[in-house]
Amino acid sequence: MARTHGSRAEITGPLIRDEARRLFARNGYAAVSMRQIAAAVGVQAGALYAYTPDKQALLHDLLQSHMKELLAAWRDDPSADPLTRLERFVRFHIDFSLDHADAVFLSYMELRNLTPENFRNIAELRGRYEDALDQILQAGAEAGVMHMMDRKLTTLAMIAMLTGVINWYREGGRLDRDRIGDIYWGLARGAVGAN
Amino acid sequence: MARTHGSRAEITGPLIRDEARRLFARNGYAAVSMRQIAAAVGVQAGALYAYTPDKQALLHDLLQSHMKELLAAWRDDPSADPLTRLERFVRFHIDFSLDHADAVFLSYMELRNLTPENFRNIAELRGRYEDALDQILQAGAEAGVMHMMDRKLTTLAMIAMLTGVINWYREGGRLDRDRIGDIYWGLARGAVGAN
DNA sequence: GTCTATATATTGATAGAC
DNA sequence: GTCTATCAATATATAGAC
Repeated sequence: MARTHGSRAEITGPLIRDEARRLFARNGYAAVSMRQIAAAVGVQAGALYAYTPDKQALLHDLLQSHMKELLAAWRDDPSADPLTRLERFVRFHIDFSLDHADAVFLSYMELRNLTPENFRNIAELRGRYEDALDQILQAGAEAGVMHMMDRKLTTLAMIAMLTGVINWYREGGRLDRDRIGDIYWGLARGAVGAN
Repeated sequence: MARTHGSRAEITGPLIRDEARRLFARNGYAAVSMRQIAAAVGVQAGALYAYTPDKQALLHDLLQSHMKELLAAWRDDPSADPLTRLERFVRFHIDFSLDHADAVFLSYMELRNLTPENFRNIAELRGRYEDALDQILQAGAEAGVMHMMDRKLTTLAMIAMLTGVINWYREGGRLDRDRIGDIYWGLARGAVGAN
C-alpha cells in the first residue's frame, strides 16, 4: 500500500532492493513494472528514481552485490587437504544458495537482460567464483586424491549440480539442509573419483 | 521484413513457433512482443492470432511439444545392464539438450510465466522424464553396481549437471560432443559410485 | 490467411509541487 | 524524499477489408 508523503530514506533504499529482488526472481525482470516494485515497497513509482537511475541499473546492482557478497563469504584454506576443502565448498555453496535463493535465481536467469557492459561485469565476478573451485580441484588432482578428465568442465558441472538445489528445495521438506549437504558431498566426492 | 498480402499457411505456422522459441530463449518471454515475433516471421502482428489464441498459449505450446518430443526420443532398454543404460542416458541427454538448446532453456527459464494450469501440465511431463532416469538408478542400486544415499536427489542433481552444458557449450569450441559425453559420463559414473 | 487500423491498457521515465 | 500528473512509447488483442 502506497503511502502519501513522508520520508523514510534509511529504510526505503534497502526495501526497494529487497522487493525488486523478490519480484524479479518470481516473475522475471521484464515482466515486473516499476509500479509493481513501488507498490510492494509502499511508495509511488516516481520515488524509486531517487534511488536508481533506471530499471536496468537496479537489476545490475542486485546481481553485482550478490556476486560480491558470495565472493566475500567464501573463505578457502589452501593449506587444508583438498578433499576437506572440497567438502567445505560443497556445503558452503548449497547453504549460500539456499540462503540467497532469489539472488541466485536472478544471477543465472536474468543475465540476458543486462546491457553488454553490465553483463561483462557480472560474468567476470562469476568467473572468479568458478576459479575458487577450480583451485581446489587442481590441488586435489596434483595431490593424487582426485581424478578427473577435464578440470574446467568438472568445475562447471559441479556448480550446476549444486546450484540446482534452489529449484526443488522447500523449507520443511523431506530432507534438512545438513542431510542435503551430506548427499551432495557424496555425489561430488564420487564425481571427482575420490571414493 | 513483413510481407503485404499473400497466404503461406503451410510454412507460417512452423515459422512462428521457430522464431518465438528463438526470441523467447534469447530475450525472455515477457521481453518479447508479438510484433517482434511477427517481424521475424515476416508477417504483421495481427496475423499471428490466426495460429495461436494468445501469447500464453504460444509459450505453453512450445514447452509442451518440446517435452513430448524429449519423452518420445528417449528409448530405454530395461534389459540392458544398468551402467550401460545410464551411459546411454547421459549421452542422450547431452545431445538432445544441445540439439534443442533454445527449447531446453525455455523449459526451465519460463515456467514461471505459465498459468498455473499450464505449469502443472509441463511439470507432469518433466516428472515423467525424471522417472526415466530414476528407473535406471533403481535398477543399478538393486543390482549392486550403483551406490547412492538418495535416489531422488541423485536424479535431480544429475539432470541439473547434464543440462548445464547448454550454458557454456559453443559450436566449434575446445571440446567436441563425443568428448563432452565422455567427460560427463565419467562424472556421472563416479557420482553413482560405479568406479 | 493476411492486412490495416484501432481500442484499451500499461510501460519507463520526468517535471514540478510540497 | 515523496507525491501527483503526465508524456511518449509500446503492449496485447480485435474488427473488418480484401
